[in-house]
Amino acid sequence: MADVAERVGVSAMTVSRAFKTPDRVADSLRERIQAAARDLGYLPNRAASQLASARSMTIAVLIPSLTNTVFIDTVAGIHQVMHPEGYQILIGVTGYSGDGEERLLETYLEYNPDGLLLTGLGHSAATWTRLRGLAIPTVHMMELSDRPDIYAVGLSQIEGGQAMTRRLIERGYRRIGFVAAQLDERTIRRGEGYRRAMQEAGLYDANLELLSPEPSSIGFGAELLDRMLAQAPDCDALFFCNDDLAQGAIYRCRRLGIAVPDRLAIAGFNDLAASAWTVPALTTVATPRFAIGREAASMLLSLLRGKRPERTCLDLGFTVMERETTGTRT
Amino acid sequence: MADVAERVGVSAMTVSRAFKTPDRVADSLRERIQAAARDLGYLPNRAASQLASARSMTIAVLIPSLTNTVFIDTVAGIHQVMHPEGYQILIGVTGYSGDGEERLLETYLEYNPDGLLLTGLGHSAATWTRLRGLAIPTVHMMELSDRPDIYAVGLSQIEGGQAMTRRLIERGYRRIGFVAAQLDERTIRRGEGYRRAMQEAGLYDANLELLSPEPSSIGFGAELLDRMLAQAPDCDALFFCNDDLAQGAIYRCRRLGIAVPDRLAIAGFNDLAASAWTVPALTTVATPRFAIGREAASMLLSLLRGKRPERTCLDLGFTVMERETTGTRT
DNA sequence: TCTGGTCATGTTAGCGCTAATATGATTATA
DNA sequence: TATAATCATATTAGCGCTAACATGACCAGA
Repeated sequence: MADVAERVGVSAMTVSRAFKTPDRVADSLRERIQAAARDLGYLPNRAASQLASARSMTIAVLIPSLTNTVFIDTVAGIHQVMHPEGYQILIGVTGYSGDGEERLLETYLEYNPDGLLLTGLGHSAATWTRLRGLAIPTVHMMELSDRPDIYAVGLSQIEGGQAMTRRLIERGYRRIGFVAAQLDERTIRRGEGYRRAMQEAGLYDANLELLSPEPSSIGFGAELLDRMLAQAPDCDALFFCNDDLAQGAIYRCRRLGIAVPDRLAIAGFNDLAASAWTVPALTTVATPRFAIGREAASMLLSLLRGKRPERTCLDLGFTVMERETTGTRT
Repeated sequence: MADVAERVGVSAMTVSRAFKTPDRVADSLRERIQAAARDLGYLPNRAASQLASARSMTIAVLIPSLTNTVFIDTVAGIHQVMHPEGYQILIGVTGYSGDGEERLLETYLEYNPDGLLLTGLGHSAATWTRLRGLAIPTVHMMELSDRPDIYAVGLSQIEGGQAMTRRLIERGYRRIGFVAAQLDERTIRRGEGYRRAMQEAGLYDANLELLSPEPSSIGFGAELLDRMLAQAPDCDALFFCNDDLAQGAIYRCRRLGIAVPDRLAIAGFNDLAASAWTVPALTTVATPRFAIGREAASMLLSLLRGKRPERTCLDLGFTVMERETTGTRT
């Protein structure tokens, strides 16, 4: 920077201003500075800028997994909003673990992020304590909170699970199973919604639930279908906690010659890209992941600018997509 | 840091050493320093560390898209190697554009990354020039290079396309179409491989190629299938440039009542997670994306440590996975 | 003509850390 | 016991930038 300043014959401060607050430098001078910077191949040093200004122009995003498209879609939404504003995203991967999140948060705080985007609300006690002591704006994604001191953008996972289950009940299904893997916070809540809907209809039966802590995948969905059919051979519909599992189940039914939805209806959660295209097309709960990322980023941006957002909690809802893997039970 | 030093009664330098080079501080003292740091909630400031040491412990990774799982898998591999070594990854999204990459590279250089991981070799002239002038170790991912001054980890996209096409020819297919979207560097090369194989068998016909610049998706694969059938109704096999398109084609065939592979064989590229599970299961070229990320990161790590890797170019190959969407033409 | 305001630019100091070097204490060797 | 080598810790200076304030030029209005 000093070189550029010398070349143009101004002080370093003026060069700094020419980059950060161009309107506070005379037009002609600014152009000369920019030309000199280009000639010399000068690029500002972010670390120095950060150190001097106490702003990092960086936000830390903590997600459970890099390979689950649900979170990548969210990150893409965040990126879309933050990148044009000059903010850099640091992605931390917690591996669905509270301890992992705790350690990562510590690591990422060393980068002095200006803001924090966290997944879910099920943080460890230590994480919550640390967050409370932090002066960094934080927005929680994917779920809803009624606490006025917490910023959240998401949807009610419980109501999502409940809505899908109710819809299946309306369609005449009675022995509706719930099949879940991974068992993170959101999965548990979808199960809770399922349970409420079944109980309010007087249909609840613990034997219709199959929960596994193993990671979700299409292949594992196929396996869980087998297990569920063994556990509750009389089930007439299966609600999978996510679309990966449900897609695996569809393929497995096809192999086994199980008619979907006539013999067995299948429903998923998330509405992944492939779900509208499988044969039969998957009935699922569409979640606005990309919008969650966008809106969470926008909310964080407001906070970074010192504005209070209108709402502390933004509910982006969900949509039950009835496709071909469910029908009407007569 | 000064607070911690004062509390323990040592100099700031000793606190710094206790964190960065723990073995150069006496055991008991180190423990007291760590205890004091914990008490005071001290976390090192990376920006200051970076400024003072001229090392950012950061590497910039430029990928074309965040939503294409191919690149995310690669990033996951990079992350797996780099995270335990204390390196932070900065992800830049070029949007499949050379200009985008050029601008991003400039932006990311402001962070003074210790290393660079770029996708492909088809960078703009300006990017190549800039890279040459840079003292930052750089590894190119996904493709191969025979230039001794370039580090690359990947596979031969041309040979991948050629191998699959040859296999189809061996299986008796004669009117093999090539269907591509997105038309990035890798797609073009796969097409080149297809063309070589068709030409060497004397089967090449320009009318069997369908290239579209639009982004790939399952839905677009379905549409391209329709277009291809209109363009070359006599085709007996279709080689899609990636699995998204191929999966869309499988579903579309199912809807149209086209027997796969009897009336029409289908092949893809990449071997995405779902491809082994579709019905019929997709014949495709499996690419070691995760390993590419891991190995590229390892190679970069060697370079960062001042070691010359044994090879400048690491070929991780590919595997033709013959599944159910192709058979034998009699 | 003077006063006060506005604007463009300059000066000073310091952000939090670490490289390089200095210092002093301890240990090994002759 | 003297000397050198080794180790643990301290001191100094500076990484590249920007906040805060200072300066001086210019202009409007009385």
